[in-house]
Amino acid sequence: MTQSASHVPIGFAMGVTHRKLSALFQQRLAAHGITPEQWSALNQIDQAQGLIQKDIADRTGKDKPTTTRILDLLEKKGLIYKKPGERDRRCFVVYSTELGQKTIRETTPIEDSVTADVKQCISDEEYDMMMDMLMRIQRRIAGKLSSVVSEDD
Amino acid sequence: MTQSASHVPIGFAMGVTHRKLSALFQQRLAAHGITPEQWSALNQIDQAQGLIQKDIADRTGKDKPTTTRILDLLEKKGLIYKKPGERDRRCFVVYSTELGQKTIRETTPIEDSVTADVKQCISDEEYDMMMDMLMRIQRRIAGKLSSVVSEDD
DNA sequence: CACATATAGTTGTCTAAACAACTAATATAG
DNA sequence: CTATATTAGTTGTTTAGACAACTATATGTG
Repeated sequence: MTQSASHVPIGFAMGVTHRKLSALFQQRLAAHGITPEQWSALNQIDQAQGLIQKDIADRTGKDKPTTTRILDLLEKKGLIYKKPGERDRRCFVVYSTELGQKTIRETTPIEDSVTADVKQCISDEEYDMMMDMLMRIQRRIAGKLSSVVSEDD
Repeated sequence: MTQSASHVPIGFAMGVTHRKLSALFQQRLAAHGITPEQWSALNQIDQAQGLIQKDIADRTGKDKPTTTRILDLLEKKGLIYKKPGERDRRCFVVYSTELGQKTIRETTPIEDSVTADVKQCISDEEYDMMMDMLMRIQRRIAGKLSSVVSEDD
Protein backbone atom coordinates (compact mmCIF):
# COMPACT_ATOMS: atom_id res chain seq x y z
CA MET A 1 0.00 0.00 0.00
CA THR A 2 1.21 3.46 0.77
CA GLN A 3 4.87 3.49 1.51
CA SER A 4 6.49 5.85 3.91
CA ALA A 5 7.82 8.01 1.07
CA SER A 6 5.62 11.04 0.60
CA HIS A 7 3.75 9.49 -2.34
CA VAL A 8 4.93 11.72 -5.16
CA PRO A 9 2.75 10.93 -8.16
CA ILE A 10 4.64 10.13 -11.34
CA GLY A 11 3.22 13.08 -13.23
CA PHE A 12 4.74 15.50 -10.77
CA ALA A 13 8.07 13.71 -10.65
CA MET A 14 8.09 13.91 -14.42
CA GLY A 15 7.30 17.60 -14.29
CA VAL A 16 10.14 18.34 -11.90
CA THR A 17 12.62 16.35 -13.95
CA HIS A 18 11.45 17.99 -17.15
CA ARG A 19 11.78 21.46 -15.67
CA LYS A 20 15.30 20.76 -14.50
CA LEU A 21 16.34 19.32 -17.85
CA SER A 22 14.75 22.22 -19.63
CA ALA A 23 16.43 24.75 -17.34
CA LEU A 24 19.82 23.14 -17.97
CA PHE A 25 19.33 23.22 -21.73
CA GLN A 26 18.15 26.81 -21.50
CA GLN A 27 21.24 27.88 -19.57
CA ARG A 28 23.49 26.28 -22.14
CA LEU A 29 21.50 27.77 -25.00
CA ALA A 30 21.52 31.27 -23.53
CA ALA A 31 24.30 32.58 -25.78
CA HIS A 32 22.26 31.61 -28.83
CA GLY A 33 19.23 33.65 -27.79
CA ILE A 34 16.83 30.76 -28.10
CA THR A 35 14.77 28.74 -25.62
CA PRO A 36 14.40 24.96 -25.46
CA GLU A 37 10.86 25.07 -26.84
CA GLN A 38 11.91 27.38 -29.65
CA TRP A 39 14.81 25.03 -30.35
CA SER A 40 12.43 22.10 -30.55
CA ALA A 41 10.20 23.81 -33.11
CA LEU A 42 13.14 25.15 -35.11
CA ASN A 43 14.73 21.71 -35.14
CA GLN A 44 11.61 20.11 -36.60
CA ILE A 45 11.28 22.87 -39.19
CA ASP A 46 14.91 22.64 -40.14
CA GLN A 47 14.87 18.89 -40.57
CA ALA A 48 11.67 18.68 -42.56
CA GLN A 49 11.44 22.01 -44.47
CA GLY A 50 7.97 22.82 -45.71
CA LEU A 51 5.85 21.74 -42.78
CA ILE A 52 2.62 23.54 -42.10
CA GLN A 53 2.01 24.83 -38.62
CA LYS A 54 -0.29 22.00 -37.69
CA ASP A 55 2.48 19.51 -38.53
CA ILE A 56 4.85 21.41 -36.28
CA ALA A 57 2.28 21.45 -33.51
CA ASP A 58 1.88 17.67 -33.81
CA ARG A 59 5.59 17.00 -33.90
CA THR A 60 6.41 19.20 -30.93
CA GLY A 61 3.36 18.08 -28.92
CA LYS A 62 2.00 21.60 -28.57
CA ASP A 63 -1.39 23.03 -29.34
CA LYS A 64 -2.03 25.48 -32.15
CA PRO A 65 -1.96 28.72 -30.15
CA THR A 66 1.33 27.82 -28.51
CA THR A 67 2.78 26.91 -31.90
CA THR A 68 1.63 30.18 -33.44
CA ARG A 69 3.39 32.15 -30.73
CA ILE A 70 6.62 30.19 -30.83
CA LEU A 71 6.75 30.59 -34.61
CA ASP A 72 6.15 34.31 -34.20
CA LEU A 73 9.23 34.54 -32.01
CA LEU A 74 11.34 32.42 -34.37
CA GLU A 75 10.22 34.58 -37.28
CA LYS A 76 11.03 37.82 -35.43
CA LYS A 77 14.52 36.46 -34.78
CA GLY A 78 14.93 35.72 -38.46
CA LEU A 79 15.34 31.98 -37.90
CA ILE A 80 12.36 30.86 -40.00
CA TYR A 81 10.04 32.23 -42.66
CA LYS A 82 6.51 31.34 -43.66
CA LYS A 83 5.04 31.15 -47.15
CA PRO A 84 1.31 31.10 -47.85
CA GLY A 85 0.14 27.65 -48.95
CA GLU A 86 -0.55 27.41 -52.66
CA ARG A 87 -3.09 24.62 -52.84
CA ASP A 88 -4.65 25.48 -49.50
CA ARG A 89 -4.73 29.15 -48.67
CA ARG A 90 -5.59 28.52 -45.04
CA CYS A 91 -2.16 27.28 -44.16
CA PHE A 92 1.41 28.52 -44.12
CA VAL A 93 4.39 26.50 -45.19
CA VAL A 94 7.39 27.02 -42.93
CA TYR A 95 11.13 26.90 -43.66
CA SER A 96 14.27 27.67 -41.71
CA THR A 97 16.43 30.54 -42.92
CA GLU A 98 20.19 30.39 -43.36
CA LEU A 99 20.52 31.82 -39.88
CA GLY A 100 18.09 29.23 -38.56
CA GLN A 101 20.08 26.42 -40.16
CA LYS A 102 23.30 27.81 -38.71
CA THR A 103 21.68 28.04 -35.29
CA ILE A 104 20.60 24.40 -35.41
CA ARG A 105 24.06 23.30 -36.54
CA GLU A 106 25.61 25.15 -33.63
CA THR A 107 23.11 24.13 -30.97
CA THR A 108 22.60 20.47 -31.74
CA PRO A 109 25.82 19.62 -29.88
CA ILE A 110 24.39 21.47 -26.90
CA GLU A 111 21.29 19.32 -26.98
CA ASP A 112 23.53 16.28 -27.24
CA SER A 113 25.41 17.43 -24.15
CA VAL A 114 22.20 17.42 -22.13
CA THR A 115 21.41 13.91 -23.33
CA ALA A 116 24.96 12.92 -22.42
CA ASP A 117 24.45 14.29 -18.91
CA VAL A 118 21.29 12.24 -18.58
CA LYS A 119 23.15 9.14 -19.73
CA GLN A 120 25.67 9.64 -16.96
CA CYS A 121 23.09 8.35 -14.51
CA ILE A 122 20.97 5.96 -16.56
CA SER A 123 22.15 3.22 -18.89
CA ASP A 124 21.42 3.01 -22.60
CA GLU A 125 18.94 0.25 -21.88
CA GLU A 126 17.20 2.33 -19.25
CA TYR A 127 17.16 5.29 -21.60
CA ASP A 128 15.42 3.25 -24.29
CA MET A 129 12.98 1.81 -21.78
CA MET A 130 12.16 5.27 -20.51
CA MET A 131 11.53 6.56 -24.03
CA ASP A 132 9.31 3.59 -24.72
CA MET A 133 7.33 4.11 -21.54
CA LEU A 134 6.94 7.82 -22.20
CA MET A 135 5.58 7.12 -25.67
CA ARG A 136 3.20 4.46 -24.37
CA ILE A 137 1.87 6.84 -21.73
CA GLN A 138 1.51 9.63 -24.28
CA ARG A 139 -0.61 7.46 -26.56
CA ARG A 140 -2.67 6.13 -23.68
CA ILE A 141 -3.38 9.53 -22.20
CA ALA A 142 -3.98 11.27 -25.52
CA GLY A 143 -6.96 8.99 -26.02
CA LYS A 144 -8.44 10.12 -22.72
CA LEU A 145 -8.10 13.85 -23.27
CA SER A 146 -11.28 15.60 -24.35
CA SER A 147 -10.13 18.48 -26.55
CA VAL A 148 -7.07 16.83 -28.00
CA VAL A 149 -5.48 17.36 -31.38
CA SER A 150 -6.59 13.83 -32.25
CA GLU A 151 -4.20 13.22 -35.09
CA ASP A 152 -3.84 9.49 -34.85
CA ASP A 153 -6.06 6.64 -33.73
CA MET B 1 15.79 9.83 -44.47
CA THR B 2 17.07 9.01 -41.04
CA GLN B 3 14.99 6.72 -38.88
CA SER B 4 11.67 8.30 -38.24
CA ALA B 5 11.16 9.75 -34.75
CA SER B 6 14.55 8.50 -33.55
CA HIS B 7 15.87 11.98 -32.89
CA VAL B 8 13.36 13.06 -30.26
CA PRO B 9 15.49 13.94 -27.22
CA ILE B 10 14.30 12.49 -23.95
CA GLY B 11 13.75 15.90 -22.39
CA PHE B 12 11.17 16.77 -25.02
CA ALA B 13 9.47 13.39 -24.86
CA MET B 14 9.23 13.91 -21.12
CA GLY B 15 7.79 17.37 -21.65
CA VAL B 16 5.10 16.12 -24.01
CA THR B 17 4.13 13.29 -21.68
CA HIS B 18 4.08 15.60 -18.69
CA ARG B 19 1.87 18.10 -20.49
CA LYS B 20 -0.60 15.41 -21.49
CA LEU B 21 -0.73 13.97 -17.98
CA SER B 22 -1.13 17.43 -16.53
CA ALA B 23 -3.88 18.30 -19.00
CA LEU B 24 -5.77 15.13 -18.13
CA PHE B 25 -5.52 15.85 -14.42
CA GLN B 26 -6.58 19.43 -15.04
CA GLN B 27 -9.68 18.35 -16.94
CA ARG B 28 -10.70 16.00 -14.17
CA LEU B 29 -9.99 18.65 -11.52
CA ALA B 30 -11.96 21.34 -13.33
CA ALA B 31 -15.05 21.06 -11.14
CA HIS B 32 -12.92 21.73 -8.06
CA GLY B 33 -11.54 25.01 -9.38
CA ILE B 34 -7.95 24.04 -8.85
CA THR B 35 -5.04 23.32 -11.20
CA PRO B 36 -2.59 20.42 -11.01
CA GLU B 37 0.23 22.65 -9.76
CA GLN B 38 -2.03 24.21 -7.15
CA TRP B 39 -3.09 20.72 -6.14
CA SER B 40 0.53 19.70 -5.74
CA ALA B 41 1.32 22.62 -3.44
CA LEU B 42 -1.91 22.24 -1.48
CA ASN B 43 -1.27 18.52 -1.08
CA GLN B 44 2.17 19.13 0.42
CA ILE B 45 0.83 21.82 2.72
CA ASP B 46 -2.07 19.65 3.82
CA GLN B 47 0.11 16.65 4.58
CA ALA B 48 2.81 18.51 6.48
CA GLN B 49 1.04 21.53 8.06
CA GLY B 50 3.39 24.29 9.10
CA LEU B 51 5.84 24.32 6.20
CA ILE B 52 7.46 27.58 5.25
CA GLN B 53 7.34 28.66 1.65
CA LYS B 54 10.85 27.53 0.92
CA ASP B 55 9.97 24.02 2.08
CA ILE B 56 7.00 24.02 -0.25
CA ALA B 57 9.16 25.23 -3.10
CA ASP B 58 11.63 22.40 -2.46
CA ARG B 59 8.96 19.75 -2.18
CA THR B 60 7.13 20.79 -5.33
CA GLY B 61 10.32 21.42 -7.31
CA LYS B 62 9.44 25.02 -8.04
CA ASP B 63 11.40 28.23 -7.53
CA LYS B 64 10.48 30.85 -4.97
CA PRO B 65 8.60 33.27 -7.26
CA THR B 66 6.46 30.49 -8.70
CA THR B 67 5.69 29.25 -5.19
CA THR B 68 4.75 32.73 -4.02
CA ARG B 69 2.24 33.07 -6.83
CA ILE B 70 0.70 29.65 -6.43
CA LEU B 71 0.28 30.27 -2.69
CA ASP B 72 -1.33 33.62 -3.48
CA LEU B 73 -3.94 31.83 -5.58
CA LEU B 74 -4.52 29.14 -2.96
CA GLU B 75 -4.92 31.82 -0.31
CA LYS B 76 -7.37 33.81 -2.43
CA LYS B 77 -9.45 30.66 -2.83
CA GLY B 78 -9.46 30.17 0.92
CA LEU B 79 -7.67 26.84 0.74
CA ILE B 80 -4.63 27.82 2.81
CA TYR B 81 -3.56 30.50 5.27
CA LYS B 82 -0.18 31.91 6.22
CA LYS B 83 1.06 32.90 9.66
CA PRO B 84 4.15 35.05 10.24
CA GLY B 85 7.05 33.01 11.59
CA GLU B 86 7.67 33.53 15.28
CA ARG B 87 11.33 32.70 15.63
CA ASP B 88 12.21 33.99 12.16
CA ARG B 89 10.22 36.97 11.00
CA ARG B 90 11.37 36.55 7.41
CA CYS B 91 9.25 33.53 6.78
CA PHE B 92 5.62 32.52 6.75
CA VAL B 93 4.28 29.26 8.10
CA VAL B 94 1.56 27.79 5.91
CA TYR B 95 -1.44 25.64 6.78
CA SER B 96 -4.42 24.28 4.89
CA THR B 97 -7.87 25.54 5.90
CA GLU B 98 -10.89 23.33 6.49
CA LEU B 99 -11.87 23.96 2.88
CA GLY B 100 -8.38 23.09 1.75
CA GLN B 101 -8.47 19.83 3.66
CA LYS B 102 -11.86 19.01 2.20
CA THR B 103 -10.57 19.77 -1.28
CA ILE B 104 -7.64 17.43 -0.86
CA ARG B 105 -9.88 14.69 0.49
CA GLU B 106 -12.13 15.00 -2.54
CA THR B 107 -9.43 15.33 -5.17
CA THR B 108 -6.94 12.71 -4.08
CA PRO B 109 -9.05 10.00 -5.75
CA ILE B 110 -8.85 12.04 -8.96
CA GLU B 111 -5.08 12.04 -8.75
CA ASP B 112 -5.20 8.31 -8.13
CA SER B 113 -7.30 7.89 -11.24
CA VAL B 114 -4.60 9.51 -13.36
CA THR B 115 -1.98 7.21 -11.86
CA ALA B 116 -4.32 4.30 -12.54
CA ASP B 117 -4.57 5.35 -16.18
CA VAL B 118 -0.79 5.45 -16.41
CA LYS B 119 -0.60 1.97 -14.92
CA GLN B 120 -2.87 0.67 -17.63
CA CYS B 121 0.04 0.85 -20.03
CA ILE B 122 3.09 0.29 -17.81
CA SER B 123 3.61 -2.39 -15.20
CA ASP B 124 4.22 -1.77 -11.51
CA GLU B 125 7.86 -2.69 -12.05
CA GLU B 126 8.19 -0.26 -14.91
CA TYR B 127 6.47 2.40 -12.85
CA ASP B 128 8.97 1.99 -10.04
CA MET B 129 11.88 1.96 -12.47
CA MET B 130 10.62 5.13 -14.10
CA MET B 131 10.29 6.87 -10.74
CA ASP B 132 13.80 5.78 -9.81
CA MET B 133 15.23 7.03 -13.11
CA LEU B 134 13.40 10.35 -12.81
CA MET B 135 14.82 10.88 -9.33
CA ARG B 136 18.33 9.94 -10.44
CA ILE B 137 18.15 12.39 -13.35
CA GLN B 138 16.78 15.11 -11.08
CA ARG B 139 19.70 14.76 -8.68
CA ARG B 140 22.23 14.58 -11.47
CA ILE B 141 20.91 17.61 -13.31
CA ALA B 142 20.32 19.70 -10.20
CA GLY B 143 24.06 19.60 -9.57
CA LYS B 144 24.71 21.01 -13.01
CA LEU B 145 22.31 23.93 -12.81
CA SER B 146 23.89 27.27 -12.03
CA SER B 147 21.28 29.24 -10.08
CA VAL B 148 19.62 26.31 -8.44
CA VAL B 149 18.01 26.13 -5.04
CA SER B 150 20.80 23.78 -3.98
CA GLU B 151 19.11 22.33 -0.96
CA ASP B 152 20.88 19.00 -0.72
CA ASP B 153 24.48 17.97 -1.14
C1' DC C 1 28.69 47.41 17.51
C1' DA C 2 29.36 47.77 12.25
C1' DC C 3 29.76 45.76 8.00
C1' DA C 4 29.35 42.09 4.75
C1' DT C 5 26.80 38.09 3.53
C1' DA C 6 23.19 34.79 3.42
C1' DT C 7 18.31 33.67 3.52
C1' DA C 8 12.90 34.22 2.97
C1' DG C 9 9.92 36.24 0.33
C1' DT C 10 8.07 39.54 -3.31
C1' DT C 11 7.70 41.90 -7.79
C1' DG C 12 8.64 42.55 -12.79
C1' DT C 13 9.41 40.70 -17.38
C1' DC C 14 9.38 37.30 -20.86
C1' DT C 15 8.19 32.73 -22.50
C1' DA C 16 5.04 28.85 -22.57
C1' DA C 17 0.74 26.09 -21.88
C1' DA C 18 -4.49 25.35 -21.67
C1' DC C 19 -8.69 26.77 -23.06
C1' DA C 20 -12.24 29.48 -25.35
C1' DA C 21 -13.56 32.22 -29.04
C1' DC C 22 -12.74 33.91 -33.27
C1' DT C 23 -11.55 34.50 -38.82
C1' DA C 24 -10.84 32.57 -43.15
C1' DA C 25 -10.71 28.93 -46.34
C1' DT C 26 -12.03 24.24 -47.51
C1' DA C 27 -14.99 20.29 -47.77
C1' DT C 28 -19.48 18.16 -47.48
C1' DA C 29 -24.65 17.76 -47.74
C1' DG C 30 -28.83 19.15 -49.29
C1' DC D 1 -25.62 26.50 -55.74
C1' DT D 2 -26.50 27.22 -50.67
C1' DA D 3 -26.07 25.82 -45.95
C1' DT D 4 -23.30 23.38 -42.70
C1' DA D 5 -19.41 21.47 -40.82
C1' DT D 6 -14.41 21.01 -40.73
C1' DT D 7 -9.76 22.64 -40.74
C1' DA D 8 -5.66 26.13 -40.30
C1' DG D 9 -4.42 29.69 -37.95
C1' DT D 10 -4.89 33.79 -34.71
C1' DT D 11 -6.07 36.38 -30.46
C1' DG D 12 -7.39 36.91 -25.47
C1' DT D 13 -7.12 35.37 -20.74
C1' DT D 14 -5.27 32.84 -16.94
C1' DT D 15 -1.73 30.01 -14.87
C1' DA D 16 3.07 28.61 -14.54
C1' DG D 17 8.20 28.75 -15.07
C1' DA D 18 12.97 31.10 -15.39
C1' DC D 19 15.54 34.76 -14.23
C1' DA D 20 16.85 39.24 -12.37
C1' DA D 21 16.26 42.63 -9.01
C1' DC D 22 14.50 43.98 -4.88
C1' DT D 23 13.08 44.30 0.59
C1' DA D 24 13.56 42.67 5.04
C1' DT D 25 15.40 39.77 8.46
C1' DA D 26 19.17 36.89 10.16
C1' DT D 27 23.91 35.52 10.68
C1' DG D 28 28.92 35.85 10.70
C1' DT D 29 33.28 38.39 11.18
C1' DG D 30 36.06 42.21 12.28
